[in-house]
Formats: sequence, structure tokens, C-alpha cells
Amino acid sequence: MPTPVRTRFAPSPTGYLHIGGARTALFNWLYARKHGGNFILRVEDTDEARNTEEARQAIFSSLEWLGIDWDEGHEAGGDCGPYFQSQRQDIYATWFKKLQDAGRVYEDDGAWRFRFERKPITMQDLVCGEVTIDYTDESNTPDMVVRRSDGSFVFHFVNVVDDLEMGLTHVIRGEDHLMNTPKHLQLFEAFGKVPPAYAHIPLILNADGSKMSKRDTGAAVHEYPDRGFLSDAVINFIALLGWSPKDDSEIFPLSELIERFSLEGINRSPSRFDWDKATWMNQQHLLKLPPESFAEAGLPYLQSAGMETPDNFTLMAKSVQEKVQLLSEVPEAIRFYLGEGVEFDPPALEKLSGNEAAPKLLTVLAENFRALPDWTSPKDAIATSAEAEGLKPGKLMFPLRVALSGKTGGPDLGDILSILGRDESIRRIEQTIATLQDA
RNA sequence: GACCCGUUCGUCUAGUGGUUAGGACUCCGCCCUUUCACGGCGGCAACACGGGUUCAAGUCCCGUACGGGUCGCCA
Repeated sequence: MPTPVRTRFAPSPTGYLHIGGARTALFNWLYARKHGGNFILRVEDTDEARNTEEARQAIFSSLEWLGIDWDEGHEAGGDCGPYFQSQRQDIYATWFKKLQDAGRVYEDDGAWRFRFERKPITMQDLVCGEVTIDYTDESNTPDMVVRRSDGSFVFHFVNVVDDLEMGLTHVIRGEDHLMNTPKHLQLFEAFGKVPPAYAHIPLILNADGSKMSKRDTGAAVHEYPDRGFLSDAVINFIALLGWSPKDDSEIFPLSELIERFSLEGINRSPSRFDWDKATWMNQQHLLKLPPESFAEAGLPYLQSAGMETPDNFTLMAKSVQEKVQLLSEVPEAIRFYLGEGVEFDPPALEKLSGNEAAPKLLTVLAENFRALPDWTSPKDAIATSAEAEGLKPGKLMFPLRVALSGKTGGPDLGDILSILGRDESIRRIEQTIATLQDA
């Protein structure tokens, strides 16, 4: 029986969660979920000067938003704790002692360096294949500091100790760690332990090919919900940045992503961030949402836009579900329903003014709307009016749309009529007629 | 600079010696439609370059160029 898979995400809390970090977390998480293993969240907070509590919280909340949950770590417990490196000093001291006893470390300026074995180190990377780094040349690979002069331990050392103590089977991390791997391998060897399997994934670049850094658009995970993204869409998008299902499918629910994920599908070359495609992908996920869920998801954006929640918001939202790409577009998309009267988009009014028959048609429409016994099927009045004028119903649609919404595009007319109600619909038609006559 | 990893349409990618080099985003055209959007159809557009190996190379080898990464008592 194979040993159960154990993977981890090990952020250091020095800033918000970066999109590249999120993808690293995602791949580790997917791999664990796919193989029924455990995904561990370990906080690498050994650099006291740069760690902040806000950063810690930002990372947790971004992971939670993405739906990347952990089986061991902060608030999840687990048998290999503590999961904060700042609380593992005695564990490190114990392992450091082993290095000392084995004569593998020596003091240098108050710090302790690990003596590398001077030989070529070959790794079998699950993504990069066989990579050999020659440690024979000392000038290229000076012995590394594992313990600082202030007694604290350095990244390479704690990372390896934790990976072995926590029984990690697979380490999926950014390619920026590829050159660190021989160092880690040497440490494992010195401890007489079997290292995990490594998979180094290529980095994510900006649209222009430059390195994506803190301030770049799209870099911070927390800005995605603000911009109106669904977490599933972000997950889907970053999964496809550097990983391919090897066929033409692109839109995946999380469950399918887990099922289909594999290390073999990971690319070797860095990929660029494409905001247009991310937006399109969000729209695809929005389209798949049940209408009620869509309305619910759009609700918070009303507040951000400074709008009150209208009584029939759910209906309004449903009417624009396939019109928006981002949830943040919902407030603007439904704004025309609100208040009394219409506000015209200049191009819409201009087009309507060009139609000399418009005032007459609108007058007839208003009459027929009034004549309707009830408002269960307001579109009937359009057919009636068209017949009276000897026109196809289509001829009335556009003037009516502009009269009701002030726009050239938007939801289905039937939806608009029923959401607006009879009184408001007639009011807007009359207002439009008046505006047309003034002009 | 040294050492590593890479290079298929503008972008994300499929492609593991024989393909009209496929899909997606973007852009353009058409269709659907009361509008917009969705959807459908079609178009533009790629194997970085130079040498090999081979009957045959996007696919294998070498070099060059370009991009990325790493060279800390950061992680």
C-alpha cells in the first residue's frame, strides 16, 4: 500500500496572498484531494521583522475565499503541530544537535554553516525531470548558514526539518526554489531521511512578460472578490495557467478539477496573466450559477456601489445574469430599474429621436397598457398595438425599450415591463413622449 | 557574470518523428435575436534562429538568440 499523500502550502506572512502563491497552494491542494491525502497549512514565520498579523489573516482569508481548505494547521489541528515555525524552536534545536553531532556544521562569525558534500547533486523533479547541480565547485555553492548568530534558524533548515517531521510526500513549489532543492536534498541526506518528491512549477508573469510583483494588477488574491470574480472562476483560471487537462475542455467545476488534475499536465514555461481571459472565464462560471445564487452573489456589490437593495432585486438580478461578466457590473446593469422616470443614454435618445413615428407608437402602447385587464402578460399589449398600427411587433420593441430603460441594450422587454410594473412603465413612456416633443 | 529552467498564433495551450499544426481568449465578419449578452458559423494569426541526425523533425542532438529563475545570517 502506498503511503498516503501529504502536501503543504507554506507561506510566510509578510504580505497578502499573491496569485502565484495561490496557484502553488491550489496545486498542492488538488494533488492531496485527488489522492485522498492531507493538505497542510504551515506558516513560515521565522523572519520576525517582516511578519505581520494582518498578513497572516489576509492569507487565511484569501485561502478560505478560494475554497482551499486545510486538514492540518491553523484552527484545523493535526498531529504534527505546531504549524507555526515560530513555535517550533525546540524541534529545530533537536535536529540541529544531530547536525552538530555528525560534524556537519561549523561556526562562522557566530553563525553556523552546514558543510555541503562536494559532489554533483541530481534530483528527479516531477516537472523538470532530471536536473544536476554540481556542488564540487565550492565557490559556486558556499556552505550555507543554517543558524544565525542570534540563534534563530534559517529557511532552508526549518523547511527541511518541517517537511520531514510532517511527513510530506510531495512538495509542489515555485520554480524559484529549484536551485534550493540540492541544498535541501543534502540536508535530508545528512539527517539520513528520505526526501519528498519535488515538483517545481513555472512562475506567473505579467501580461507584458515581466515578473509579476506586489503592486501589479491581478497580483493580490483579495482584489478578485472586490472586482466581482467568483472564487471558482479564479481557481479555474489559475489552474489553467501552467497546467493543461490535455484536451479542449476549459470550464471546470472544482470537483472536475480535482478529478482531472495531475502533475504530468504541468507545463515547463512561465505563463503570462491575461485579464481578458480571466474575465471571460468568470462570465462562464456566472452563467452556470442557478439564478437565485447569482442574485445572492451580486447582492454585496449593491452596497459597495452605495445602492439600497430594491424589493425585487432577485428578479432584477436574474434579468441581467447573462449580461455581465463580473459581479461588480450588477449594480450598473440594474440601476435603470430604480427610481421614478427614465434617464436616457445620449446615443439611445438620439436614435429614438430619429424615429418620427416614435411618439405616436409610444402613445398607442401606453393606451394599450392601460387597457390591459391585469399585468400578468404585458407583452400582449405590444402585439395589440402593432396590429392597430399595421406594423410588426418588432417595430415597437426598440422605441419601447428606450422609453423604459433609456438604453439601447439590456434585459428582455417582458422582464423589464413586469419588474417596472404598469404605473411606472406608463409613466416612463409618457415622460419619453414629452422629452421627444420638447426636442 | 556563473549556474539552472524554458521558447508552438498577441495571450493561455494541444501536439511525444509522417497533422491541411487543433482548441480557447482578444479582434473582424455572418447567423440567431425586440436590444444587449449568450449561443452558432467563419476569418486573421504560431512551431525563435542556425546547424546536424533521419526517407521524414514543431517533435531527437548541438549551438546561438531571447525570456525566466538562482547565486543572503530573506523566504
